[in-house]
Amino acid sequence: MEYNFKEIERKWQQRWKERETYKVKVDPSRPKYYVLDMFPYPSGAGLHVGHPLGYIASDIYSRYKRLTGFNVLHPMGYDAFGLPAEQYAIQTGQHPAVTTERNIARYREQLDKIGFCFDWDREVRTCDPGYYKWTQWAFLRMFGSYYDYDRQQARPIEELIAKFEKSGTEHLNVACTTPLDFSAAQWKEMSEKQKEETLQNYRLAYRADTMVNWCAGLGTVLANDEVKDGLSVRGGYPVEQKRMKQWLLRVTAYAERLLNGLDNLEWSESLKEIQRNWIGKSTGAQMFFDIAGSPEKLEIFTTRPDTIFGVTFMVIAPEHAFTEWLPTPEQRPAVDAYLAETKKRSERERIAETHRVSGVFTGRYAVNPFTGKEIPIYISDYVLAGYGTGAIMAVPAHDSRDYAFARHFGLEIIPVVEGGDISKESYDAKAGKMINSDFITGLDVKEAIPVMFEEVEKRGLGKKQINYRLRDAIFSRQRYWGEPFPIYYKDDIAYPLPEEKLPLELPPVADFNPTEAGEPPLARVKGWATPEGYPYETSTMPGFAGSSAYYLRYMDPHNDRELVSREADEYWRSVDLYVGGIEHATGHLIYSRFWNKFLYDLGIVCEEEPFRKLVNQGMIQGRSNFVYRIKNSNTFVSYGLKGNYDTQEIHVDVNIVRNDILDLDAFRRWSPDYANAEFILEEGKYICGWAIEKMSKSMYNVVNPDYIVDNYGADTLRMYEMFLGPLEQSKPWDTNGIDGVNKFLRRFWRLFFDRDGKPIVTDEKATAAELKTLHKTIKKVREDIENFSFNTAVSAFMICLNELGNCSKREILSPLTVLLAPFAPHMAEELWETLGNTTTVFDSRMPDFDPTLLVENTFEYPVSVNGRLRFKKVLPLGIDPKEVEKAVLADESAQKWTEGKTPKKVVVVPGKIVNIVI
RNA sequence: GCGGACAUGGUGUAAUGGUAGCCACGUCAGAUUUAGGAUCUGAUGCCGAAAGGCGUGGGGGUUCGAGUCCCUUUGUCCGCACCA
Repeated sequence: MEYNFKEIERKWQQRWKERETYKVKVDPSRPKYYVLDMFPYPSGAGLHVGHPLGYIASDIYSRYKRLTGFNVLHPMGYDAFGLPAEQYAIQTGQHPAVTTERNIARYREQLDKIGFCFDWDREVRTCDPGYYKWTQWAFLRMFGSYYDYDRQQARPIEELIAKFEKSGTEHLNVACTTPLDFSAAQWKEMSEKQKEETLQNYRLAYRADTMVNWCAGLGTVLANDEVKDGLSVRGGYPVEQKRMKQWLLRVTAYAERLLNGLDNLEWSESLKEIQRNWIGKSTGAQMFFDIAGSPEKLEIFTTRPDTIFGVTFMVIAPEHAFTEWLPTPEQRPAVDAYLAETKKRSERERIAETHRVSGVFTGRYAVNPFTGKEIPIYISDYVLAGYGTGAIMAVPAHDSRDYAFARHFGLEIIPVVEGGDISKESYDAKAGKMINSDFITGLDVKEAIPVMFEEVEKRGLGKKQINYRLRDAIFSRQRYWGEPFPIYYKDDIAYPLPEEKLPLELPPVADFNPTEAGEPPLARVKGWATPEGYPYETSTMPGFAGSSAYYLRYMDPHNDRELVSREADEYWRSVDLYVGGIEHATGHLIYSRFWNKFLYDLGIVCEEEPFRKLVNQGMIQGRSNFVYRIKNSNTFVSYGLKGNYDTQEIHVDVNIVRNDILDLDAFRRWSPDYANAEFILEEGKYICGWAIEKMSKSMYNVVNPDYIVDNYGADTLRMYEMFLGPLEQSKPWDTNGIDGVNKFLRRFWRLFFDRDGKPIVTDEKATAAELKTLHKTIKKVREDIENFSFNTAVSAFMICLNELGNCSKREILSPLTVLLAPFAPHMAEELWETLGNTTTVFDSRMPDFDPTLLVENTFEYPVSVNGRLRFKKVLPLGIDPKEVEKAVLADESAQKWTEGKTPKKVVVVPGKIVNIVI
């Protein structure tokens, strides 16, 4: 009987369900292991073969860990709030809850076919009120907290209020939007509204009037990680900067901890580097420059205080507060014209015209505190309002942007670091000897910087300062399909809903359309207010809200009193292995770490970092096929002959192409346009061209996992996805190679059964060679799984089978079945049962290898002469290198290759090689 | 511009500094079969009839020995980007 995967897979998926094989409980008697996949957003398109790649890898690892004695938590759920469902609702009028439910059902069906060991009893959905209750709850806790830099943790806002009452802002060292200065008496005199506005300056979740990324196309604001090149990541609509009142999370308070925490994580260096860049820490100096004829001082931030003697002008951002009063009356009209012009330019234009130099002179001068020289102050949009103080000291000799500006406006350029030629371009060096720099002349840049830090502080010009590129996360979206804020307003003061009122459920609406003005759908809901009639916040939370702490909820998903119980949290602690795409590097993976650190500060969770080890699976790309139509005809010419004609390249569905050979009849059926297509063949075949592209419907290169499961089985799909290449690497899907792993599984099956389906496993004793093959494979496969090198593990199985021939001995096949179980669980279960076992294969243990079986007695030394391999010499292992040398030189092959000369040198690497130099 | 990763047959890839190309796909040949998108066997980096030579993007270095380490250069991909 042939391997009937359909029947076997159905049977075992059914049994696993009935027996609750994958149900996990807290079990202090066993070590735990938590394997997590980034949960999917259930889109309407369903899964393609790329989506399960990471799930398969984590499933193999989970099963492996279970087989080595761990109590493995491996849950799955859905990130179900979000824009696509809402966009779909706008187009079709179907409620997002309905389409989401339908998409989830489809996802589940597809996932189930692949045979994952998820504990579905722990499923979470971010759009479920029982789930988002805890998202809202965490938000309330952030609203009720501030960040104390001295204690390096979040604290209840009540402590801050008590402090204000006692001593105002004296000696305050806390995270805030803008530094404030008031006394206890002043605090007490404030109205309730003023007090609340003041507190918003400190809360970890706060409302502020800030510049935000406004996307009119989506009718909502977006976080920085949701915008790329001035366009929304979703949909690609233009994004502009707009001042709006928004909710934000004070992620910046945790910048230093988010940065330092990376050091102890087992994440790829590249991912850590992305996060480090995103946080963007830079150490520099804050400095105050006097302004000629004014008591005001201009505050700037610089990382290069050593170049102070090269400062020849100052630049402030167009949004800088000084633009209101600084310009002289003569310059006022020019300044106003410039400010109006920059305001008109969209963010996209600014990005596109990065190197266009523009600016205007204010007519005023600052004083270089070290030289006493007066230097002009300019306004230019190359200085960003949002970074540092929105003002810079310009050193044209050593900064390319300052250089371009100086050249454009004919400003002085003074070199202060030796080595560059500043006649054509700036010399942006971070090393070299200082020149033209008074008391630091002659020092190296690296020595000069700390000297200047000290000097700046000594002279009272400013102090050392650390800046981050990271911004607070904009937390409101003017959309419907998200978590409502548990906030209501009274006299425009925001009040938190009491925790016992949670969840605040999303009300039904009929019209999902956003408005260009930014009026959210909830604003049109009658009665969207507390029972007393106070209106609720009408925006909703962004996509990352629900995904920020979902890994905690899996630990204790049915608990309606706590986010996670202490018992569950202390047992499962944090995610040991997290598998997912790198695209979340600056979004979810930052927010989650922030969220978790906040909960850690509050004592809700016991681990500060949520994801100990993280593996980024690569993207599966599509492999597109092309046909070549002769222009203005319905004749298609084969790939090799297309050069002879004027052709047009057309994507063709990869599912009607095999090994790049087109199925002509299927092609004629594919589209009515091609029903009468004619072909010019080569060697009787139509060969298609191909290219690697993104897997997408429009390229006709989407391969559905259902199709693979139906035709080859889930076990083949699982093994083939792993066999494609290293997990972390992006690679194209090519169904052509799948026969290799399918053949392997069928051959393995035939070791257990004859043609008639009769079991043929014997109790005959295994030979030494068979045992050696078995143990070599066990060693290799186990090491490969530990190293996430699943592709080479699959190869190891194939090599094993090639070496075993047709060995049907229980002594060999029984451990091999267990070893194979993580990869091909359905087949392994069936064969395990065939071997007479009554329990599931996953209740047994991974076989250990016997190192004594792998010891070699002899070694075939490769012998090279002058670095070139010439012959081999078999010698006993472990003999003295001198003996090896003697034996090799005595060999007649050595005589031949050395032509009888006495070697200058003989290098013997025991167990490796012998090299003779003549 | 800054930062990171990568470069090996027709294809996917494999190689603790030690016989480059394991394992597969594809291709070719053979066996078996009414038939094959089945099964089995063999060949398959390039040049060469062979002996042999040449081969891991290019150039250089360290080493008895380099795909692997170092320098340099080219190309591809990714991240950030007027961040002072």
